Amino acid sequence: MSERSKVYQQVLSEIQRLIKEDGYLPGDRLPSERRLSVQLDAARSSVREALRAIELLGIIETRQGEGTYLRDYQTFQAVELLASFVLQDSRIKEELQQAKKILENHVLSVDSLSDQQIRQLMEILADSSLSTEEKHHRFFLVFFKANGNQLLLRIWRLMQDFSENIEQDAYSDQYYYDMLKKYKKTIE
Amino acid sequence: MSERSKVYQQVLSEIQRLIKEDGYLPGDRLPSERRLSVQLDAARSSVREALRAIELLGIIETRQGEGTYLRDYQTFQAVELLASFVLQDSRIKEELQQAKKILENHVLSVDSLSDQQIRQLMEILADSSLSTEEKHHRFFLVFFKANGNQLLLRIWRLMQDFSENIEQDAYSDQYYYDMLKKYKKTIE
DNA sequence: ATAGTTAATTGGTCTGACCAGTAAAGACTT
DNA sequence: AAGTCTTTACTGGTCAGACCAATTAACTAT
Repeated sequence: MSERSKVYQQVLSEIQRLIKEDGYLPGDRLPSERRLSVQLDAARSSVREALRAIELLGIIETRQGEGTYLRDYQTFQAVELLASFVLQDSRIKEELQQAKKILENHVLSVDSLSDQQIRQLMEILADSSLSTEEKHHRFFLVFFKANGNQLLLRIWRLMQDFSENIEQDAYSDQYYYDMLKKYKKTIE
Repeated sequence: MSERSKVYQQVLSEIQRLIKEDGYLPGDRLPSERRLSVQLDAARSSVREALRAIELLGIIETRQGEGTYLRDYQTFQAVELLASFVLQDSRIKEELQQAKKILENHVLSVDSLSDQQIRQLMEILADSSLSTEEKHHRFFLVFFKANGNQLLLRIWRLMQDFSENIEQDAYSDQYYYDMLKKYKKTIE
């Protein structure tokens, strides 16, 4: 009846509490595994199970010989991890393509681009050494950076990675130029 | 120099590969820890570190005495934990909200809804027993289902789970009704 | 055939050991 | 006194084995 949680889960909560209450910040070093083991009255193996779990989530980072450090979460490692599971079994590749296009269409609707960005775009389109995939990627990368949402960019990149393993998805050259028309006046 | 990855990470890949290639489906039982240990030539503790990590992710489920089961990952247990760390950053919070809205806005633009779907939506909005979060969730769930893209739904759900750990999310009642106006003619 | 008992299997946890890097302390040289 | 080298201590990484707890499978007696 008692929903006794596992030790590693308790350790997880403890670590979470510890980080909050003791005010650990990204970059700080956490107590060593052995110390935590004593401190939390759990075997080192249990402590490790908890640590490995949140390491996988990208919350901490461990360096052998040095210690365990609280990480800067901006890297969105967890997103990548979740994606590896979520995107993987997306049997219907069209769904992935569609989802990707939603994001692309969104960033295309930025209000304005800087002169430099437009120049970048023109260069990309003119570069004949690039494959269509590369072209597509670089083209939209400019827009995603203009948009500024790091999370969005991360998700899009992952979608890009996963869809590359399938087939191409580029549009015709004309498509990209059409996209640019809208901003063209800015440079002429 | 060699970026030797840790054993538990190798085990992680192996398990992932195993799941893919051997065609495990949600509900299936994975090989036991001891068996995996032999099969992957790693200590049981290392296998456990990997299993515990993906258990936290909600990929698998373990029942003592029974075994380890692949589960249908609707419920990412890690979300709450992750959110408590990652969402301390206000920029990430905003990015998440924005990304979620992009998806929501997209599914709102379906061509038409069935009578039944419209009825569902009306009922949801009228149900005063629902919290604003619940209302928001159910409301859009109808649209996502109407859209049909499973991947999109899954991504949105994840984002939704995350943002439930924040406050502010719901719109005013009027917002939802306005959304419905567009389809109103269908039912009258 | 059924119920009850036993054995085998599975996850949960702990202990202790050893390796492999890193950092700190100490000893030595200049 | 400053710098260099060596040793020590500490930290994570990994392994082997043991025992407990819960479930399932096998077996046995009714």
